Amino acid sequence: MRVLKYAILGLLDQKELSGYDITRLFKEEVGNFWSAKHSQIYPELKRLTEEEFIRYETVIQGKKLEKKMYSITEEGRAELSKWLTTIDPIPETTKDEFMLKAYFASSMSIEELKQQIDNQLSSRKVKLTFLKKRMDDLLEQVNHHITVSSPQFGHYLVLSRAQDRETSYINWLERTLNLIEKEQ
Amino acid sequence: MRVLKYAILGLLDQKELSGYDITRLFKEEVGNFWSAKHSQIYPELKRLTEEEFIRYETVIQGKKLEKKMYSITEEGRAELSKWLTTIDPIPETTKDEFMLKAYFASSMSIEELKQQIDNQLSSRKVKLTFLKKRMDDLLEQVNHHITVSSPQFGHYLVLSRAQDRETSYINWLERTLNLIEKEQ
DNA sequence: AATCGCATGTAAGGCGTTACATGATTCT
DNA sequence: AGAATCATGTAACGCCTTACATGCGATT
Repeated sequence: MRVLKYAILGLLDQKELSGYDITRLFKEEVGNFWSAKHSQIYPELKRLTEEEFIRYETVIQGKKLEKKMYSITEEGRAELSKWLTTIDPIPETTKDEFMLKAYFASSMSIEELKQQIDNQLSSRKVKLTFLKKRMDDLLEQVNHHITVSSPQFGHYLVLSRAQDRETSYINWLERTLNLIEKEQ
Repeated sequence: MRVLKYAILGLLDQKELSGYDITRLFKEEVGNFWSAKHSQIYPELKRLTEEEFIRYETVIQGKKLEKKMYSITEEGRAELSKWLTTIDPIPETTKDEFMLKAYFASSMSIEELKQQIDNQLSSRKVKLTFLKKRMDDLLEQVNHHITVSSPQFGHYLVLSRAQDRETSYINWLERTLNLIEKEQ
């Protein structure tokens, strides 16, 4: 259903961006929930331009380095709005390779299982620390007062959800580790 | 990295299954974290057979309906074990189309945003109720005493994680809805 | 002058979904 | 008799990643 199309339209509805800018954004906050590589982004930008949902202006950076600054058109805004108001069912599967391994616990030794959980736990703790730092920065930017109408509200939503997601995962991992260790 | 290959090997390490059985399993517990359609499963079974990680026996169901019962080979078990002990970094992106929409909150009216959150909330509550019922059934099966060595341990892990995942999502949705409603 | 970041593209191949296609068996 | 479920496959198409490919600009 071409989610990347809407991701790009949404980003361009906030401000003008180059393909390179979009690539960078997918490595930041929004990248917790959606991302794409530059090799997918450039063809999609070309296609959206042909479809007239976006257009670009060529800008010279320095002496001759050209970059294309894309902006959304009225048709693009209408298309974005259609997607934003669509109600979709929640997905039945959210793929998680680690949980697939966990499902096969009976094919592992207890030591192997503990190793997997330990590693997952420490990786996710690192990630949570990083997310908290990001959130601190954001809250400082808005003087600790975020509102729906703040331009940073979208950032706040993804950061708070990402934090919750990691916190919930970490709690489950710790509970599971206790369950395994108590039994031996 | 051919995760479906390992999903199939893991399932066949528990018991013999037909392609149809595997398709059904992906609609149950494990389907919360991994799944595939039959159109992907049958070619993968064929490929794994050629690679000699699995083999099959043709069984006649009724009078002439043939089904292929697959089982894992020693090489298959070794291959599965290699994957199960591999430590992977946590993925930077876990795609979630709803959260992508949330990131674009500033392109929506407050009413549209509330509609989206309301709907997500009720869908996820339905799902959580369903997961709790599944967990009750499982706990009854094992007389309310689950251990690492129980054959159902993998089922327990995915069900408890899926419940946590939904609970965390629901809490975030409710907090976010409050945040929006308080401000008006 | 070398390295890193900015900037844009294409090609090949694998993964995944939807649709097409067929037939047997069981249940109501 | 009809519907739902069991059972297996292929084809077309879109999505996504890895690798190939090139060149400018800024910093050290």
